[in-house]
Amino acid sequence: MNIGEIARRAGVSRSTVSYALSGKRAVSEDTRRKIQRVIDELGYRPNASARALANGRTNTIGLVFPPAGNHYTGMQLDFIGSVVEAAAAHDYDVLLSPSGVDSDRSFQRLLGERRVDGAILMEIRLEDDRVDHLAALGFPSVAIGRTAHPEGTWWVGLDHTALAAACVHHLADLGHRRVAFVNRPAQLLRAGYESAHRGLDGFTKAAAERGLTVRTYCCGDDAASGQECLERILHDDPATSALVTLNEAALGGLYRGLAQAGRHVPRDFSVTGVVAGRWAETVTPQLTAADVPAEEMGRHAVDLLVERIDQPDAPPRHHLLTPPISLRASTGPGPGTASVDAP
Amino acid sequence: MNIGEIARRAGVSRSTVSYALSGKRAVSEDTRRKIQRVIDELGYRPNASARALANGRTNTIGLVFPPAGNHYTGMQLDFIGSVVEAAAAHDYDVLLSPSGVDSDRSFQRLLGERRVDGAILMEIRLEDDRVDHLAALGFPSVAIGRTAHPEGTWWVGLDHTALAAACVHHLADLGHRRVAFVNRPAQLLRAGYESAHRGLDGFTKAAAERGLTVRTYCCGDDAASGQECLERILHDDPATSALVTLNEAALGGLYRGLAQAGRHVPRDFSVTGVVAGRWAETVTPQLTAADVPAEEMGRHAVDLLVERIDQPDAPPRHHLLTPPISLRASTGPGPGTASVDAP
DNA sequence: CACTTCACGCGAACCGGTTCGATAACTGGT
DNA sequence: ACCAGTTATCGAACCGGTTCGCGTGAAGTG
Repeated sequence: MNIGEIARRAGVSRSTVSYALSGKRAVSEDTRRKIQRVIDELGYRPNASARALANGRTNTIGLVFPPAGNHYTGMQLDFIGSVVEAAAAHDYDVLLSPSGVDSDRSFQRLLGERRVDGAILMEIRLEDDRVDHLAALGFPSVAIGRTAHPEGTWWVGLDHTALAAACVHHLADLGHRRVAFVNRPAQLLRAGYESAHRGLDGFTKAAAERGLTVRTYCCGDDAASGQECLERILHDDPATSALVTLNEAALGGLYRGLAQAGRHVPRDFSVTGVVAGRWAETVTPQLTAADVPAEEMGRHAVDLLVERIDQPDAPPRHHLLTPPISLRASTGPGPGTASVDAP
Repeated sequence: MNIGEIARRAGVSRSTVSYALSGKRAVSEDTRRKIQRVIDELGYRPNASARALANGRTNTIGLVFPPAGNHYTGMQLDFIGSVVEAAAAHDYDVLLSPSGVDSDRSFQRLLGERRVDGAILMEIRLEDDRVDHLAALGFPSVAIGRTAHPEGTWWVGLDHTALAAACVHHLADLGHRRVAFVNRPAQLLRAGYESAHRGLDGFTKAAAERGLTVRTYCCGDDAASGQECLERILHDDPATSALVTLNEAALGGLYRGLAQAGRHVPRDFSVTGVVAGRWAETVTPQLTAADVPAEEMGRHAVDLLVERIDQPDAPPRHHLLTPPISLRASTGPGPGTASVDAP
């Protein structure tokens, strides 16, 4: 069931079979048919490893995703799915690689052993040695998120600064004056995660601009942490009337905390943030939020990566996305605001 | 940066380098050190494709997961994560393969082209041609879920029959008499998805045993469908006082539907089902449910698969898991039940 | 001192493809 | 009838590893 066997049965040489399949040289219609018949009979498919060895291409891209220790968020899931789909459209497979504790090891596997033609990096940090490393090697890669110095690199990212600011403005417009910010876990912030930093930045600046009183919190990636965080918020400043969150996994816990504190959303308290649309619609009331376009990001990332693999000298490209805030049901007028149905 | 280059610089033959690395033949301590030094200097790593070609092993397992058209559930996410992690522990990579519309094509990629040494199949159907196909080929694979005739195949599954029955008994014990069942989408049931069928079965039989009045529903994998499904339930029988669901993605919608119908959980209405623990804790009130042990299943699946790859003649093995119901806050006494705090 | 034994290292063949250069069989022009 | 130019095919080399069989020199033995 290898190319030699096909050649033998079709009465031609191995190279002729190869050319008949690839079409890189002319093969007479006669022999092509003869070869095709044998192939169909035997159900032959060329061996991927041999092909990869011969032409230096594995037709596989690596998806370097955060370690399982972190809880995965719905957004990441959607993203992975769309990457796989987009890759299939380009005839690429996707190899998952955990960038765990021992991120060097899996990196060596992917790149050193040439398992993949390129890589997509998730959960970028502002100073990311992985990005620097790949850039130094000239290895085709696309980052999901941008580092502090993204010039000259390929990436697709969300404008977290602008999104967090948009949330602040939305709340300020509604009359909220005391607003909390619920960030990703402290360890991620310390590690320099891009979304956590830029989001915090955008929030802080916009809040200052609007003269809001704010407090910022880090919160674990799970419901229990969310609930606990909300208790802290109300304890620190009971007059807080709204929050902005980047932490999708904590959302359910935040809502529960509000319910237990007897604050009705959106009458007594407004919630907004940056969350995958599908998950914003899962909670009640549905979350007014900047919907993370995970599918679009996955598609873009693959398109860029494939482009880069095909033309190694192409100039760097990127996509910076700024999805609008989808108005749903979790935000309302702030305290002391004259509202249409007030007496 | 290939093995020949290493050999040249170390002043030995290629085979010696190979043996020094694999340890399959003795190499003197002297030359081993010499070789190692060169390798360290150059950062050499053996090419995975070449190695795979030579020894017929790719050290990669395929994860055949449902098409993106379906919405992914949290359980699937946890599962994928744990598979990747467990595979890494066995020194295997994980290749994702969408078993989309054109499932044949990706199957051919994985198996025909020998990209993987074995495969894990998700979302099994009672009559699953993929399983039959792999069994016929003798290709190492482990199914997540069991077909109608699982004898002689390798699988790890959840006892959906028992779990759904346990939910019914739990509700019946609490005094509920009119109970609804919210299944996965109709198209999946028609397609013969194992969990949908066995769950429905277990529910129906247990309900008959306990003499309950039941209605069963199919529901899309998203919040909007969940809400709509709940409206249908209350419309069809307003006296319904509890539901059992297998549909994790619809859970948020079901809760919303209840809230909008003015039914308080668990006072007026009880909700339970089979859901990944992490997601059961996200909703408010937290869901009393049989927690899907996704991580454990991922680990088991990988362990079985690796075992099967290593010893092709080993007798079939499987794991059938029946996690207990975790009592949380979404179920309470049924209507007409004397309760401690009743007047 | 000749004779086995053993540790060590080498060369060649092989895994299954791709690709280059050469050759042979036709074609058409003069 | 001869030469240039196609067109279709073949053989050999190569990609970068692994593995088998053999040769060599040193150590062990009677």
